[in-house]
Amino acid sequence: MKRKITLKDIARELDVSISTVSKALKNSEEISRDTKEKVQAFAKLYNYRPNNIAISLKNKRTKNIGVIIPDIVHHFFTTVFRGIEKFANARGYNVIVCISDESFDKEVINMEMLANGSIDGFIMALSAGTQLKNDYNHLREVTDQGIPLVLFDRVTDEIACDKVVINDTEAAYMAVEKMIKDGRKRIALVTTEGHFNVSVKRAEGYYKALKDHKLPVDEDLVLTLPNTYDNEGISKAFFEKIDIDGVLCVNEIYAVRSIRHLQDQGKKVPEDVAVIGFTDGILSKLANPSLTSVAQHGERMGEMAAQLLIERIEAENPYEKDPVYRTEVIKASIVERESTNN
Amino acid sequence: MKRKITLKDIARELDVSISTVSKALKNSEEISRDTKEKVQAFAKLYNYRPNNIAISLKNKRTKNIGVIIPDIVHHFFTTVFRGIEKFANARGYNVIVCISDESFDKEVINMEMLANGSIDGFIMALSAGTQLKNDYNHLREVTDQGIPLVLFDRVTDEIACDKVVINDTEAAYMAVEKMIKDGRKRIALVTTEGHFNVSVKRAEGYYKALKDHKLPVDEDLVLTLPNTYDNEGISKAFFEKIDIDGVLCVNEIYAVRSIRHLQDQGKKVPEDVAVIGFTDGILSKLANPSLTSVAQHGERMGEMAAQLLIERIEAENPYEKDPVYRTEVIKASIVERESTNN
DNA sequence: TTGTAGGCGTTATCAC
DNA sequence: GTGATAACGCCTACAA
Repeated sequence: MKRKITLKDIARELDVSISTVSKALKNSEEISRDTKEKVQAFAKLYNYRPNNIAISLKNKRTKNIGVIIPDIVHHFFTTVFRGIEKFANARGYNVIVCISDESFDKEVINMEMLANGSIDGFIMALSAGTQLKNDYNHLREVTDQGIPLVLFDRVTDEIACDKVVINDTEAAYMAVEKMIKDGRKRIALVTTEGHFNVSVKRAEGYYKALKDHKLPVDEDLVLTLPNTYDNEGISKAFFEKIDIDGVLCVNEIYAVRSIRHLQDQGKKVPEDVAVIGFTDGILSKLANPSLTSVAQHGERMGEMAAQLLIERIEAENPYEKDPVYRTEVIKASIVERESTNN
Repeated sequence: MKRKITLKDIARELDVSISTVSKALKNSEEISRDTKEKVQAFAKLYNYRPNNIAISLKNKRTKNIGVIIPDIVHHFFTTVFRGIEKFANARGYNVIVCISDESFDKEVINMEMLANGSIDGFIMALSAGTQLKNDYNHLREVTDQGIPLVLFDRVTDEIACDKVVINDTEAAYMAVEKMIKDGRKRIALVTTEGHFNVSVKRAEGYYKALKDHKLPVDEDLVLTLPNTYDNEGISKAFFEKIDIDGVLCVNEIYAVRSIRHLQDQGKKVPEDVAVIGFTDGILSKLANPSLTSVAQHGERMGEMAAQLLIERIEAENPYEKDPVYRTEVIKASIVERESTNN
């Protein structure tokens, strides 16, 4: 087994000092041609690589980014993560991921674990538990320490930091408006319980579109699903007792399930009922009929978040008193497929 | 801004030595009650936390695990990752993820980046590029250095290390056998190009099941798709020119698309043609008809991989000459849904 | 041109 | 009981 070699090892073998080796490997002008060649050859032969940890300790820079997301099995978070990883990697950063599992406690524990030197900054989307509890002290502690933080998607006004969001309200508005322009009059909304700010914003867009187009708001057409796995019965019952010609769903899972419920009732999509979902993922593409969907451009969101974070990390003066924080808005777009008229 | 506090800071403030502080915080018997209380109170007040990096340098243990996977947007890898993260986190480890993007070069770069002290061990699935190139020197280098490595799913016999796989051949066999027992006689196979060992193994199971049940093997019924995104035209054409009553697909995307192709031709699933896919993900559940699928139990696979790795990392004697490496087989199971008779 | 010394933050050993 | 010292691996200002 070839153990990892250190500067000290090289110095001992070549009978020079550690600092000479260090300088020689950096091609310093101070060192003679001869010594440099000797050291570099030796280093190459034994495949010397500086120890990241030692460098981190010295520089107080880890080149690691901490990402805390509620869930990785959800397509949206996966794509955002992809964007983060891509951008970060290209800039020489590694990504440490923790899943909060929608739990406040796990979010706190994970943040504390990483905040003690393991990372240079955080990118995160708030867990459901945190939003419910409305407690952001763990975030504040991190920012107070001068650790850069970027929030995306599930953000809060309570914390001053860089943010990346999508124009949820507008996107929902556009989606509903599209259906209205296609002649739909009774449009339902399938959403989740309200502590997710994104759901709230999307609902806002839904209501606003109806009002702007002088359509009545009927609360019977709004289904708020609990955040559990087995809520399929609820949505099935919902669709059985309402009469609609359009649905907006806040994610693609609900949308695909809605299509199924409608088809089971003998209704045709899109002829009888149009369906639009959020999250333009694989489900949307492969559904039958394929799903018209609001693309959230998760990957771009992730890249943007990583960019904001790295800029902040590498800023000349990271500890200025009143930094100007940015909130970038990623514009959602509607991808038209078979579940609506086109 | 409250900067992070160190042992030195506490020592200076309380006018004691650094080592006294260190011991006091560890509740050492050597230190007097008084001093301990004083130090601990101060540390608590200023929210002292030891610096992870310094501890890593000292202990030569980072408590980080490196995970290198070809892709995170694929459901299977996502679930495996979930399992890894869960297990690792419970044991106090953090997970650093790199995406190789199916590229040999990225895989190599990422491994080198992490191998220089950033992690205590690797969990990985080989990229397509690596399997194609059949070059495993970067893995060998890592194991030669005594860094524990666990391969999962996409493994190779070239490297001696712990492995976690599923019984692909058997699973495919079972799936085909099920269709045969349901009276299907002309069963197609939709697979990917052969450098993925999993595809090869699944194909083996397919052929073996046909042979064991005395059904003729017809190569016209086997479609090998290139690993590109726009191979949909190819599969469409394939289904138009063959006459079948069953299909086995090596992933759920192909399976859902096959259903669609068949339906477009006016065929009914499962009445006219049965369809079984691999990867029991969200697509399988939400497809219409829902998809009978081979569940790979990715999360369990991830947990197992993490367990093997951590055991190896924490082993008494990590550098023994001839360790006995284990290969754990996760048993796949068939989840029956609407796309086959039941 | 090369080497010494100090420091990054922590811990462990040993001396006082 | 407490503190000085060395070490983990690297870097760099300064001395020789």
